[in-house]
Amino acid sequence: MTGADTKTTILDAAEGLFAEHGYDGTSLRSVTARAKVNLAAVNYHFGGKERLAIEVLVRHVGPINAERHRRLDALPTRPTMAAIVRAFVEPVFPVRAGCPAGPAAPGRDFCRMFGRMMAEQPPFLRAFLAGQFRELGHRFVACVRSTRTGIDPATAWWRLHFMAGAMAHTLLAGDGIAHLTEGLCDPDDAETTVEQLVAFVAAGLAGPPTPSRGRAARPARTQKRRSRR
Amino acid sequence: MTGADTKTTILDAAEGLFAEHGYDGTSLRSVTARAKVNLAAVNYHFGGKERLAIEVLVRHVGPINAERHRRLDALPTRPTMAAIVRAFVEPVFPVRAGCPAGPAAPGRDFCRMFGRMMAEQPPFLRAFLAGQFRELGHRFVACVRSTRTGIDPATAWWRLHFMAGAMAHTLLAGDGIAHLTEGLCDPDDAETTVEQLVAFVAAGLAGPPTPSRGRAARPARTQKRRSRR
DNA sequence: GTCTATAGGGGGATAGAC
DNA sequence: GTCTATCCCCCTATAGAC
Repeated sequence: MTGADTKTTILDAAEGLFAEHGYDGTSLRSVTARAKVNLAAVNYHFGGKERLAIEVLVRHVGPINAERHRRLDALPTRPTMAAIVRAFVEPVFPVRAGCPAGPAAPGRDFCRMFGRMMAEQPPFLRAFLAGQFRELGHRFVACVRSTRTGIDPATAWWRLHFMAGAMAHTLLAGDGIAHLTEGLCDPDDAETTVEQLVAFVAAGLAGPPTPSRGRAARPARTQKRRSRR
Repeated sequence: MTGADTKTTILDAAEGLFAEHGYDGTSLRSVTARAKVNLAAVNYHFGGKERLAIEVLVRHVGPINAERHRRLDALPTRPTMAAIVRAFVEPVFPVRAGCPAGPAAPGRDFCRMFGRMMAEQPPFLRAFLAGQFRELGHRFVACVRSTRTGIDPATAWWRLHFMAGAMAHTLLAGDGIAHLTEGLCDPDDAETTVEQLVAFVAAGLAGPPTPSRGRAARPARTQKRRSRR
């Protein structure tokens, strides 16, 4: 099975390069060079650059989301916000103890690549991402609403969105904070990073329902102009 | 001054294309085509693709950060978290009332472009971004710490980082939430978006200091391995 | 299955006429 | 200041020998 091994080699090489340079910034030539295989091998094994990117993602996203579902299943009927957030966050980071039994720990490369892909959202990935996260999103919203009566669905969705943003940014722009703080914050310390992220997001989720939620439902204020659209 | 007008035309065209396709995904040919100017004009006026991208950014980032500083100056000595967050968030979104006097309201294109650039962080931009945000970051951390005694600097920096992530993701992946929620959440409604973001971030910032902050300062636990590096 | 060679299309940058 | 024409690069994808 030399062929199967070639596939894995290519996937590993692509993962690192996509992480570093993004989708558009990565050439198949650089991938095959790093993998030490021939240029034509990518098209033979995957059928093109887009399919290669998708396969790099599914290799990790599948197990990660499976683990998330497993943790959501294991939640008590009235979970804490922190527990819910952990179910989403911990399977993604290369965490130390606590989830060692899970499927092959995603490497740092995948984390950065995933962050970039979330940001770039190449058109051919949108369908894939939507498919992977629609069900998970609904479960998340249901869990959040089960902990606190005052949160309407729209607010819960917004907060899921913000959580995803904080997470994606942490996965990909970690170097930035290390540089800005001159080492005070170390994104390579996965444990502390996760604790910080969980504390922040859990507090944000548990905040009071957004005042001006919905449309023309501001408490008391003279009619301002209803902007746009 | 026909020359100055050409420059602006190019900047506008580039802004839209960078927003839509990112830096790597945008060709100078597409820029000059949209701007209806000659291909050579970009190199004549800006000196290359990188310089063009930087100028597109500075055009908006400068005024936005100036406005942020102005709002931070106007903060009371013990401000609320929400007020601090507003000082950072509102100048970025195309907001309706409340900051109409500010410099030319940044359009949606710039918002998306900025989100992408924050995510991609092309190497030539890192120095620029660091320069633009170092001072602002320190002021932000100082403000946050002034509201609450228990927050150490590292935690404050982490939370600033998460805020930036939530904001960047909101700026660029707005379509995603509209699609996922089938219209329940509308990223084109800038007012509601800002209110949701401010409420979430303010609550996250005001959360209890992160338990496992710092390094080997976990309450009680056997020495675990000190990961990597 | 694996490789070489090449097709066929853009890409950024520049020289030099106007 | 503006344009045309061009240099020379790198890209993805594929055909066809081994």
